[in-house]
Order: sequence, then structure tokens, then C-alpha cells
Amino acid sequence: MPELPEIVHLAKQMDVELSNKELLSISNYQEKSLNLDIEHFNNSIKGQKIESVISKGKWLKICLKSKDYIAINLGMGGEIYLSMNHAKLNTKIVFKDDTYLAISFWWFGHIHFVKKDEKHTMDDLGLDLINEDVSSHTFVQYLSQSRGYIKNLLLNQKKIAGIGNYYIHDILFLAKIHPLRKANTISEIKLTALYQKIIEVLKDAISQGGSDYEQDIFAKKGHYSANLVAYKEGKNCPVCQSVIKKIKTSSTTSYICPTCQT
Amino acid sequence: MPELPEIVHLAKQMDVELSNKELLSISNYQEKSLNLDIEHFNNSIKGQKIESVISKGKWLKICLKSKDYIAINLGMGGEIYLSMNHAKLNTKIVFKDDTYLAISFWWFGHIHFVKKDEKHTMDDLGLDLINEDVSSHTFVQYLSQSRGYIKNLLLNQKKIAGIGNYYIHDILFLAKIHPLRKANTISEIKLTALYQKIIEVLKDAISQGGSDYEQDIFAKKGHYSANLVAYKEGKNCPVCQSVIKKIKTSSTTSYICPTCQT
DNA sequence: AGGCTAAACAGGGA
DNA sequence: CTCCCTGTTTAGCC
Repeated sequence: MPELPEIVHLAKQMDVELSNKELLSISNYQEKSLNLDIEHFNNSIKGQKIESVISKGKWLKICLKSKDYIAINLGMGGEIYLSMNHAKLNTKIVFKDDTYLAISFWWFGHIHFVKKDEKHTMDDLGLDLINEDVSSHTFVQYLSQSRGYIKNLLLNQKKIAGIGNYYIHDILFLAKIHPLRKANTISEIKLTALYQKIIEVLKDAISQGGSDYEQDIFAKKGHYSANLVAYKEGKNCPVCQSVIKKIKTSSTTSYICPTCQT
Repeated sequence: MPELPEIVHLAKQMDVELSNKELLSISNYQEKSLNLDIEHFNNSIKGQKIESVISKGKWLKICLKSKDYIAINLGMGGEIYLSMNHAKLNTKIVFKDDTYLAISFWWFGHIHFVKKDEKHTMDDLGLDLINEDVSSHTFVQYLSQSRGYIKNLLLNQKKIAGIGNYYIHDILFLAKIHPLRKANTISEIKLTALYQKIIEVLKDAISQGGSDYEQDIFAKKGHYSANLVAYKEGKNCPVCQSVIKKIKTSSTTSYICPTCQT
């Protein structure tokens, strides 16, 4: 499940490796992931040149010189490699110089060709605390207006972009916030701490090349490992020694220290 | 809280008494209940002649010969009388022959002037099992598609029009359905029983001139009284002697027999 | 584990 | 106890 750190890492590498390449074709074996039929998709990209590759939230954006772009979302456990053959890989984006991107979707994923002024999901993404300059004040004001559960809010891509159900556990633990706290009942102090911990955790993960079970475009693993409460049900809280619990929070699972997180 | 039976009764009387009368003016002391300012409202109705009065769900519809109409919703506990003065009455609709309707709103209520082709809430009302010819089959199919609580569904005017939180208790009791059953989990047999009980209860109430704490346009009380489980918390179920309970169901209160209703 | 949409639910206001 | 608007939550799909 690649989240913001992995996507940021991939975008950086792709920006270096792909800029100025010319697109040739796409071959695809998972129809549902494309927003256009393969023929139309091919016609749209052929001959286009890549300007840069950036990211927002969990989305990759391959910007073309024409201002059209390709939006990629790896969904749950998707992978993307540069010029490497894996039997299971099901989508190939080939460049004129014979290099290619090989993309594998473990479950669902998206590769969208988007025209210059076309409306797209990426337009509706919320705050990206890493790629954008969001002040602590803005963040706190923004969150304290919502009356839903803080966890749901943080995972809602239209509100806060990039956090998924992997990094969230340690972020909330570090901020000492229970996932089921209603956002508008959390003190400014705690929300400010939350803001800092989000940036801290995500930046730390980025600097380590992402999580240790995700790979970059050269198939190199990252080194970050969730190591506080995430997936540590039954173990002891590193701060207070309470037993870490696994609880249901709406449609997702959460790992928490019932003592530290309020 | 006038519901379908009271409204049907009022509509019948109003149809007899008001047809062919010519409208003169409206004077109003509860601004919020009108959809137009008093001046505009007066200009709209003056000189118009009444064609008929009908009802749908909890709404009264005074049809004018021009095909414009006046839509009235008595809200919670509203009253409407013909040519009677009550100190508390706050809206008067006067006819050219000096008779008038006196309308009192206890809390919120609506008097809307609607142009011939204008869109109005009444257009979106759901099935009215009394004023319309709805087959048992249609009703059962319709309800079994919803996954929400059966009570919420029955009270939702856009789905089923006319039932409110007075008649609903005995209807569900007679159909042996718990208010919190998900609609799509209820057997066809029970839904068919529900269909019959709704019609039975509402028609019975209509034949008795509505509930015994509502009055008609001549200030005459009805004779129907909810007498099974409604408002009988702590008493015994007339069928199985279990203690009747008062429970919260979403935003409304329900009276049920916890044994009979499943 | 992700993201989308339609339906259902919940709070506040008139 | 009414109806309405809005924001939030859920179910089911891809």
C-alpha cells in the first residue's frame, strides 16, 4: 500500500529518469485501470514528450509538454519499475528510446490520460503537507471545523492527501490522539502536535526511501518500518507499557495505545 | 401532529366547503411560513377561484382553476378552521363571500403559493397508499430495495407519504415488525402484512374523523385513538403481555412490544 | 490495504 | 411532533 512517502520517492526518481523522454505506446492487460480504451489511450500519448513527474497525495502525475498529463494511482500494493520485466506485470508504458515503465496492480489501480483542461480526481485532493506549503495554523483551523472522527478525516483524500492506513497508526500515537476522537473536540495544542508529527513521520519515511516492503523504480526496497504501535497488537506500548490494542474504526482497523491516546 | 388521516379528512371537508369560492386576501402573522412576501402572495391569489381541495401525504393542496395551487403543511400540531376566530390563530385566508380559513401553527408550518408549472416539494412525495392506487406487489418490491431501518423508511415522506410518528407505532406492532429491522431483510410475507396494516390503520382513522386530539375545520374532534402500544410504555402488550418499551430509533422515539416485534 | 458513488444517517435551523 | 440543508458515514462496486 504505497502512501505519500513511497509516491514522493517514486516521483523524484521518475522525474530524473523520464523527463524529456518521448512516449510511444501503452499495452495493458487490466482494462478497468484505464480511463480510455487502449486504442484511444495510445493515440493520445503517442509522440508526447514528458516535461516532469510530480506527486500529490498518493497520486503520481506525469506532466507532458502539451500540458496534458498521465495520472497514476497504485491503489493497494501496486508497483512500478523502470525497464524491468516481471511476469506478473500487466501494464507497459513504452518510450521511443526502448525503455519502459512496467506497472503492476495487485488489486485496483488507475492510469488515466487527462487532457489539459479536463476535470480529474487529482483536482479534488485536499491538503498535501509535504508537497505544499501548508501552515500549522491553516491545518489546525481546517481540521477543527470537522465533526467526524479524526482518523476518517486524515484518511479522506479530499481533506488531507497522502496518508493511508499504514502511516496513520504511528502518527496518531505520536500525537497522542485516539482515532475515534471527533476532530472538533481536539485541542489546538494537540492538533498542532498532529501537524508536526505528520510531517515528521512522512519526511522520515521519505528520507529512508519509503517503507521496507515497498520498492522503488529500480526494485530497491525502502528502509522505513512502522515501529511504535502499528501492527503490534498485544505488545507493550513503548511509552507506558500498556498493551497495544487492535480496534475497528469505521471501515478500517487501528492499532492504538489505549492509555497514551485520548 | 396531523398525519394522513387528519389531512384526508380536512381535504374532504375543504373540498365541499371551498370549491368555487373566490380568493380575496391573506393576512399573516408568521412570516416564515409563507414562500412569498405577503404583498406578492396577496397579488398572486386575489381573484383566483378554487377548483377543488385534495391531499397527498401530509400536504393539503388547494387547486385553483388557473392550475396554480396553494400547498399547506400543518407541521407539528397545526390547526385549520373555517370561519372561526381563535385568539391564537395567526393566518387568515379570506374569501370574497366573507368566509375565511383560520390557520394556526403550533411550531412550524407552510403555506405556499405555487404557480402552474413551478417545482414544489409536493412533486417529490412518495407513495400515498390511500389517495393512490398502489398494489401490494409494488409496495413490497419498493421497500425491499432499501437497506435502511424500516421505520425511517416509512417516515421518509419522499418514500412513503403520510405516516408520521403517531400512527407508525401501532402499524409496526400490528405488522409484527421491529422499527430497527433493515427493510431489505424483512420477508415478503411481513411486508405484505405491513402494506395491509398501513391501509387498515389509516382507513380506520379516517373513518373516525382522525385522531381524538385533532380537530376538523368545524372544530370537531376525531375519535381515533392509538390504543395498542403507542405511548403505553410500561403497560402490557395486548397480545403477549410483555412490557411495552420506549426506545430511541434514530432521531425519533418508538413504542414497541419487544416480544411480538421482530 | 485504494477510490468512487449513491444511499443512509445525524445535527442544527426555521 | 415537521421539513430542509449540510456534512458525515456506510455499502457495494471497480
